Amino acid sequence: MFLTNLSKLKKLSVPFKPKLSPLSFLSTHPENQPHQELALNHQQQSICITNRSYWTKKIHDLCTKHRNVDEALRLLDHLRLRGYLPDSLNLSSIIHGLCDANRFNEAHQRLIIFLTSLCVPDERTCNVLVARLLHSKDPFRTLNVIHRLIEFKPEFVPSLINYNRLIDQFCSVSLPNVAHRMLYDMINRGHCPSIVSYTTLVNGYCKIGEISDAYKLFDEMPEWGVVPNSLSYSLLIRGVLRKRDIERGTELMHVLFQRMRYEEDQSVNSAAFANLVDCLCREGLFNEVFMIAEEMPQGNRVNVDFAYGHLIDSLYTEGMKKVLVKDYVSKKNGFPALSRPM
DNA sequence: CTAGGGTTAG
Repeated sequence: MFLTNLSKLKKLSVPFKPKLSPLSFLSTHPENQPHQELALNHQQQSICITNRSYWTKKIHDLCTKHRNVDEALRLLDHLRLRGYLPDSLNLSSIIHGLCDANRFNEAHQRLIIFLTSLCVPDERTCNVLVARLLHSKDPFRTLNVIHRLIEFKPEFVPSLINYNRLIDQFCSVSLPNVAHRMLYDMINRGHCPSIVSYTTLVNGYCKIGEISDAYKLFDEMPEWGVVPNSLSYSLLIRGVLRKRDIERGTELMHVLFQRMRYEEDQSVNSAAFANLVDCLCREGLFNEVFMIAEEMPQGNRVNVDFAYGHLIDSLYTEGMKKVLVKDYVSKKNGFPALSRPM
């Protein structure tokens, strides 16, 4: 024990030695300076704080090239004490740096701090920053930032895609009601919801079993000139089948295959087809799957290789699950495990 | 050549 601890100590003490050496303080070569001392660099002390482009680049380089946001923040604090007012470029560098380092809580917090010191970026930058904050998958926090942005910049309108991503994130934490409010928010701020907005919400309600709310959305879509696409139907079917409403599910399958016929976006058809096959397999409705495999009701609206590939894939995956469950149940009941051929 | 910068449903 002692020996190992001692040897650990010895090993640990080695890298610290050079730093403790008084000689290191004599070094004036910038490359020999540890990062922590950059803010106090003598050469930089003499650079005027009005040289904004110099400091902006410095802060940006610290956040990107050196991946050292903390040093950038320290430098910014230092400059602020000398009367420098951070601008939206500095703000942008810092927020991007924090997001790159996966420090999303700080990124949200820091953006609000910048706002309260009246550093408010332009519309485009606001949307770029919101887009980055959305990677945190913390919709409440990001929504709070959006509210603060609007507070300081009343004309700010989050982009349609940012709204849609926010809707998706509220749905994925099982809060489609909150997501639905986002839809009305975006309408109030002048957006026309897109098919992505509505399909996301349909899926959100289906995931928590609120099928009737999902249905209501199909009535609401035309008010905004939105036409449900094959993926919208496919996701609704998933919700309906999960409720074991086979009759309504098969009914909707016909609607889906009709809709596929005039779907312009082939990738939407592929996604809709894949989702349908997946949930049919998961629900054990193999007859329907075999019907699809034989009759191919999607015709040439889905790439044939993709369709067969996905059918085989889903059947195989579900089949393996069944085998595993069977194996588990038989073991549990005391049956000997399957003997393997030598 | 005035800095930099994100993109959704499955």
